[in-house]
Amino acid sequence: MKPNTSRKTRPRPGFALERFVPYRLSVLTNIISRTFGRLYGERFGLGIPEWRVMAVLGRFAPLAANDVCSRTAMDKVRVSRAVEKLRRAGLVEHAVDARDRRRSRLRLSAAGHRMHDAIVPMGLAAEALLLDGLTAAERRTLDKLLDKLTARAMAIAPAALDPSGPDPGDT
Amino acid sequence: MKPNTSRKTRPRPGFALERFVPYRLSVLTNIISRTFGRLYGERFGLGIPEWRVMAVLGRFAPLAANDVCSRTAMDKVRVSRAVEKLRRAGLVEHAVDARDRRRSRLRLSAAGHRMHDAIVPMGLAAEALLLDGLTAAERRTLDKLLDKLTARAMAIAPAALDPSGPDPGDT
DNA sequence: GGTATTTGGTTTCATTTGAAACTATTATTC
DNA sequence: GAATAATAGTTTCAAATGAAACCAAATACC
Repeated sequence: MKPNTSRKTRPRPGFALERFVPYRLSVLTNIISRTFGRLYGERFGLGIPEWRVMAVLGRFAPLAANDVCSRTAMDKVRVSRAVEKLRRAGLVEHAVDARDRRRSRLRLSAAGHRMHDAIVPMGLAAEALLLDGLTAAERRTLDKLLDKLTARAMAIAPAALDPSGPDPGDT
Repeated sequence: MKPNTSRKTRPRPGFALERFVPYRLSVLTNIISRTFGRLYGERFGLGIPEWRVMAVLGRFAPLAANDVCSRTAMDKVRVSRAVEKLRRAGLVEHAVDARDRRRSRLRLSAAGHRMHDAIVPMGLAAEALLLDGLTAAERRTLDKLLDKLTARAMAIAPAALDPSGPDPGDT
């Protein structure tokens, strides 16, 4: 089965990582995440988790941390830490829900709103730049593909992976 | 449980994170990475970095760590650590290039080849499952989109982010 | 009422990660 | 042919991450 043990780097017929969709998605996403993360980080001192929290609070407020979790697709630990950072930076205000004192009521502060409104156009511009070379049809397909693939991936995932899952570790 | 968009939570016109392409890509990729990572991890005790190294070594061998970096789009630290794990597991053999004694010559061991050949069909099956609901046209567009967007993202990235960059820290 | 269970959120701990520093070898320059 | 720069790869250190433990408040159950 191996008559040709050559000295040089022989490309074997087998498996082509560079065509493997999960790999390619990962590479693409990592490049984008680093680029955008640096964008937010350099000019605003925010990481991606913080930016996501600000994004949803800028649109829906007030929210409980829990709602932020579902809307940002981040787990509660990340949300908790991001909120804490934003609070210390004076960008987010935290209050306790009067009806259910476990729940928090999070909203952007005035400074938070100003920063939010400054970041959003930047993000949208960067997104536009990214999508620049795509035809209108390709954009539509991209949109559809993202929805389809995400739904599909969530269906495939062994359910324990679902971040909105029932906190299986908690006693 | 009804979605808590009742009284106070007013959706404002502003920015819709849930439509933002970088965000959606990140969510999709995270789900897939965790699913695949768990797949490899549970049955073979490998993480994604290790699996990637095995994948390229299964196809091109021998490679220097450097070549693995470029082919897997991982930085040298990750590659170094993944190779070390694989060596300890007896899946990868490490030799020194005679012509340039800094360079390594990495290849799969016999056991590594067996594991590689066992994993590949599993990965391909999972990929097929993921792409299951897509039409042939959508698949073609996906393929094109991944290439286009990756090229675009690399072009946009401030160059310092390029993982194949000139090791700016190393003085 | 009182106890058990669930839920919202934080903290702890071990692992992963990457930037920068470091070692060893080769290439360059004078 | 030293001195210097560049390259391959490893190690160190600090930050990010997530699973599980944890605390506090609210519900369910009796």
